[in-house]
Amino acid sequence: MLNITRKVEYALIALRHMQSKNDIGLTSAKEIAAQYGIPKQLLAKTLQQMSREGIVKAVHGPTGGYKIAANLKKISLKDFFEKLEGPLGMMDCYFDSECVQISNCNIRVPIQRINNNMRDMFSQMTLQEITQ
Amino acid sequence: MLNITRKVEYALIALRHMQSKNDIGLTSAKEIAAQYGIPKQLLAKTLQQMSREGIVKAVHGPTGGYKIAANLKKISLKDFFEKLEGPLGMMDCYFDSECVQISNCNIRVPIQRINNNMRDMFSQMTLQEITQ
DNA sequence: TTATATACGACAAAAATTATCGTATATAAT
DNA sequence: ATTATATACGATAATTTTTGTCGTATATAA
Repeated sequence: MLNITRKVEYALIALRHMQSKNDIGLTSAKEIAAQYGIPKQLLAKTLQQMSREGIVKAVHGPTGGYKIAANLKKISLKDFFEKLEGPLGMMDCYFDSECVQISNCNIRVPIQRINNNMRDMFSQMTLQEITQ
Repeated sequence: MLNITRKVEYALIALRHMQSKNDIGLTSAKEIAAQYGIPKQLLAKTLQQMSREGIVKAVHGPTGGYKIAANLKKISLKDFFEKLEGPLGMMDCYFDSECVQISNCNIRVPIQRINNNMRDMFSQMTLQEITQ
């Protein structure tokens, strides 16, 4: 319960790996997959997604790869999680509001409160703190 | 990502429902299931688990049911979650230490830090705050 | 004795997650 | 030009987790 996904885990590993190179040069999905024993294709897709989100920059062709493109100090963990996995909450009703039970749900308000706490917490942590 | 389970959700609903009765009388799984549109058997199992954990007390037989047995002010949300769902962390490696990759995992330390933050947060909230 | 409630292991269904496949495109090197 | 290697990405498959059900046993009020 309350786990992050492999996708996010792989993304963090990749970012940290790239950052350890001091933003110099490119890193291929292959290199990271091999070093950390991660499925290459899945990692590649995750890097592609981060590329679309502007977190990394992709370079095609042989000798190509990825490099960090954003200022990780300016991306909160909350934003990062939501870029990769969508809305961040303990229960979907926080966003959906489509719950059939909503009329007699008796824990909606307290759940919202916890959600806000959690979102606050992850808003106050930056990607940089994880990958530095 | 970072969702709680239905089991925990149902447990919270049940506790809040029972508490709204001011700890007077018993409440059957059937009653709660009907009122909130919850699968009865699953709810029953959850109540049974809470009974084993001493959170509620069960009474057999017709006119039987459950009532709150513990002081909810003294049970943190972290303890509650862990009673129902086991160790609370964003990644299993926080507890397992059985991860094959552990030797070259580069995000273990920062992940532990986030985990600790999360556990602290839920340690500071009580069940009472949710169900009152 | 009957009806109704809890107790619980085993099993089944459904959903979400994780991983792979196939194909297309870009580009450096030969 | 051709080749080799990298990213791009939709579709699909495999796996795992979550969610729900079944069957049977036990307790107890009426």
